[in-house]
Amino acid sequence: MSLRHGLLGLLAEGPASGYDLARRFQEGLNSLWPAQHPQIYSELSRLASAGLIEVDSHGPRRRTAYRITDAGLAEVKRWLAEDEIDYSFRMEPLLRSFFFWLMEPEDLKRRLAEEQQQFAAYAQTLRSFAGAKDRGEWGTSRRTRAQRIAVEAAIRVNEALAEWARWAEETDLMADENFGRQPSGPDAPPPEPKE
Amino acid sequence: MSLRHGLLGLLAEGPASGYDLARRFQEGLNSLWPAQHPQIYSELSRLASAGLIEVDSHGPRRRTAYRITDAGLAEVKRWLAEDEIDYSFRMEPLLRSFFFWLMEPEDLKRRLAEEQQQFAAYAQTLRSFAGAKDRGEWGTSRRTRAQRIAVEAAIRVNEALAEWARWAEETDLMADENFGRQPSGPDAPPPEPKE
DNA sequence: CTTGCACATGTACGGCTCTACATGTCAAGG
DNA sequence: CCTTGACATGTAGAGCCGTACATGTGCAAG
Repeated sequence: MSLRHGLLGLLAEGPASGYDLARRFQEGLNSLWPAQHPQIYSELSRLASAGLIEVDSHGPRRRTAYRITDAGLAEVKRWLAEDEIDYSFRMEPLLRSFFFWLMEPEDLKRRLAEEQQQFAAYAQTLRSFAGAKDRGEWGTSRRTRAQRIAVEAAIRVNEALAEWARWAEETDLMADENFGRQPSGPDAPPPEPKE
Repeated sequence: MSLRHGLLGLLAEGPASGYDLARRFQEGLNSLWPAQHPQIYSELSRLASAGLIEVDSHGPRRRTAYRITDAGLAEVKRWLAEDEIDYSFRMEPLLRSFFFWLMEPEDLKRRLAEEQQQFAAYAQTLRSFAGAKDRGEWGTSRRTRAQRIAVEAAIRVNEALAEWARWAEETDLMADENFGRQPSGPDAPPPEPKE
């Protein structure tokens, strides 16, 4: 449901082709909502059938630009005002971390160092991107400033996770003198698993 | 691909039924990787056909517990050691924020306050959950400690976003004296959209 | 004893998303 | 002139995910 509204939101800025939109998703928006081009093209067709967008112009190389309709603009605003928000998220590295106890301490340490580096590097990339906005290189419209705020969210999430990976690596929670030998003592059973 | 390994990881702790696993995903793991029961049951069938898990026992009410096989354990460890990690994530509230410029300032302010509250509340919930682990109520095995680290990641992400929402609300980036009137001045065109 | 609730497992279907494949166009450089 | 590469758009198919629907069981309270 979100890609649909993401496309509408981008088209609210002005007409664009599927190729343009795919590029925008690839660049700044990729950190907020990854999307590949096949999905974008098919979604555009659906939006056009629904009357939320319409063909704006044709260009060279079969280029087809779309324009948002009044209905489309109303729809994206409705979406933004909606009360029901899905706060859930999925991140594979976090799921993995739930099972870190299955890894050898050395491998784990290496892995955490690597993840820390990855998160920090990505945050850095986004931050320099945001820096360009802060220097006003893209203007200071309300739109630009809103997008700067969105990028800030992605930056902060990545920074938080870089910090987390460092913390996880440095805390001695994982250094288990008994690793590989029998359990060090009586351990409470897992909370759920009965049977 | 990840649910598969998540289930294997949980079964590495010991035998469990689909119902048990659905419960665990619902509870602590829900913040890391949401999953509904239909998906879990069908994935279990697939894992069993693949020989990564096998039926451990039958109980009342058609209860069927599974046990991880050696092949399954090897597979989950392979997954954990894998180099290719997908660092992407999707979060609807963040995508929305990219389009905040389409909202009325007042609605936006209200929205940000609400989001700040939601993120903070969820972080709080997870933190009290983690507190139980910290007090050793569930033992201090390597497994428990690893899971504590995983929960910490979710906590930090939510705290970071609560902070972000507060920052976004307080910064006057959104307070636009010109909202509703014509643009305040020449604005650079969007970076991408040619045409 | 019966009623309700938590337990326990599934099917069906539709929508979302990704990878791989396929096709053709225009511009620039050699 | 020919080749390369960026432009531009799609189809096919498979897998993942969520909602809704469906079914039956054991236990405990009244």
